[in-house]
Amino acid sequence: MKNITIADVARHAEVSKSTVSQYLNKRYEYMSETTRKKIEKTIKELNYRPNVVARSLKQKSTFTVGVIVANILHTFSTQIIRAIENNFHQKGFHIIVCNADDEPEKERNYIEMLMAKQVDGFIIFPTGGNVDLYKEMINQNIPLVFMDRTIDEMDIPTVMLDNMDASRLAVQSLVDKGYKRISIITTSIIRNISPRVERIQGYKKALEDFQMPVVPDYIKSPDVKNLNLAIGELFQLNAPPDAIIAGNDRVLIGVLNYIKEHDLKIPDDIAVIGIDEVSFAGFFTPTISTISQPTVEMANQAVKLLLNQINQEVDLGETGVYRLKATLNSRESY
Amino acid sequence: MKNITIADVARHAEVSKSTVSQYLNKRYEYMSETTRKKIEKTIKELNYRPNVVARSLKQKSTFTVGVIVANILHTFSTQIIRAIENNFHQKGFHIIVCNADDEPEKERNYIEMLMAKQVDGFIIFPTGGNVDLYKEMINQNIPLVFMDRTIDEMDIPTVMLDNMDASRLAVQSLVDKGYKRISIITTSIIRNISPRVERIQGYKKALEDFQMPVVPDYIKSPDVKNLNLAIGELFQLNAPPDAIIAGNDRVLIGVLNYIKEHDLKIPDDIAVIGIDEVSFAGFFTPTISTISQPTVEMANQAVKLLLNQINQEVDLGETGVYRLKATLNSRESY
DNA sequence: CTGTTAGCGCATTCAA
DNA sequence: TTGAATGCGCTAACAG
Repeated sequence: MKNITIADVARHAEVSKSTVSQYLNKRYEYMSETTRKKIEKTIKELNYRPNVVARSLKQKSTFTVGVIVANILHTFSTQIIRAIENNFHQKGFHIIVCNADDEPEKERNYIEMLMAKQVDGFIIFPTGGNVDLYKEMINQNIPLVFMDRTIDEMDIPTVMLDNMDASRLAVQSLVDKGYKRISIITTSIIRNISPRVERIQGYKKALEDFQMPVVPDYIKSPDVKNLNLAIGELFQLNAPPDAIIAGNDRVLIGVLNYIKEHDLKIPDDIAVIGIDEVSFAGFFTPTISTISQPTVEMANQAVKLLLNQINQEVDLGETGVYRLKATLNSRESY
Repeated sequence: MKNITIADVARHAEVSKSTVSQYLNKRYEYMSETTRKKIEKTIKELNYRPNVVARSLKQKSTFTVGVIVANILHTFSTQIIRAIENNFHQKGFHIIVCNADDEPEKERNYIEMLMAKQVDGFIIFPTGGNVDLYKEMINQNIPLVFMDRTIDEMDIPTVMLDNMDASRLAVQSLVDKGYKRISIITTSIIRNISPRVERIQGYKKALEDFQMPVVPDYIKSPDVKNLNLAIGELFQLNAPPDAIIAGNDRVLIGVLNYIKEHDLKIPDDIAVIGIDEVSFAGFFTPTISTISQPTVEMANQAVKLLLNQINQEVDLGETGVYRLKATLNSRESY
């Protein structure tokens, strides 16, 4: 059960290996019509498939890119992955998806393994815990694009949401409806995860712009496992919030769970808006207002930026941070 | 900016390439303590990383497997992918995930590209449209495991849900509560997608076992885009159903959407149960009963079966169909 | 214990 | 137009 190689094809077609190679690379001008047909025929007969690994070794290009997400449990991650895969497929690339699970160790491990596998580039949702490695990648000229999160002092093209604006949208729509005590909940910010920090910043900024007080007690960033506890604290305040902004889909689910458990009414007891679109938003009772990220556009942009680097079209200015705008899906939950 | 190779390490450490190679493969018994240290040191100094592509070419093993899902839009797919990735990561394998989008053409394209990339094996959610290719893969001894769906006349190890039993669970719980006119909706079965067909079979069988009539009008398998229409037809029957079994998560979402639009009450106007767990089941009003698939166990099983093949431990009997049991999550929607 | 050698399958000069 | 030769980076006999 031996693998058939270019040599077998050459022998059967009675030409040389290099001619077959030319054929495979569609350089038909280097051969006669007849030999072309002959090669075509024997390839079919032998059911020959070129060995991409061998080609990659020679050409130093694997047509594979690594995608490392910080945490695949967010629908945002899976949506982006889907869109990225779709994009790359059209360009003839494959992606290897890895889930760092919010652990810098795991992220490092993945990056190193994929570098050893000679992937042509990376799209990373950085955990933020491996700045030295990121720098080393840049030094080695490895194409790299960040997604969703910025890392301070790194000059790497980054595609992310305009988080400040997303928060502003949420606050504004709540204020417009007359809510006065607006709370925001994100998951943990211990490692300075930029979207979370920025969403809180944007929230504060928006409140200030509306001349409303920023109440520290209304800002919660618990660990996922303490989410329920944190929400409980909110409702035990003397002046509990009348509206909650859920910083992402997992928080939103936690909030809705709490609300169900405690038999609260949306929006009378508490108004709710979530950042990130969720499957049930449109048929929940009441329907849930959300702020959605333009995942497809973000993926497109990231893929474009990475391909530019891979193809050495690294124009100047290609290292900026691209912040795309979120959109408000106004429904009944406030 | 030249890549450093094993030769560079050898030169700097003043040993031969093969000794370095031995070191890399942890065959320390073939060298002295001092040379080992020396190699270790220079590898660190040079920041050397072995080129996996070159190794793969030689060893005919890429430590990469292809995972091709029929349609990534099902939560089931993403859950399985997550679990598979996690499993393989522990074994030192990477996975390349591809989305066939229910198109056999795309599936074929992916399989061929990944074969060319010399992946060590495949886990496929088969579209069913490429039986010849599947056979060819077997002929070429390419490790292969099917997931979620069986393909007739193929002797390939397959991991899937016990769909008959899943339907029976749904019907039984509905019957127990006194529902008489039970409907089932799946997405299209034009290409004989086995889980859908089996879920309908199981539904019929269960009804018969309970001595209840099987009403053809209560069985719908529309295209996703005609889902709403099909649900509408159900309610326009003279004797509309009093309960709906949603064949998967997308159908469930469609059903709940319809129910919301038409302001129906669950379970008074219509009882609902879905196959596949959904994020909102526990805090929807009412909470939604579901039948969930043991995704982690299924993934484990599939990975195990594939690794057995890859490691040539293909015992007899390893070609069967493994059907895992679903579990009922009994909540308030019936 | 260590070094030499010969490929893995393909692409690419450079001659013919 | 075609073919022979060389090397990509690594592994694996086989000698020494």
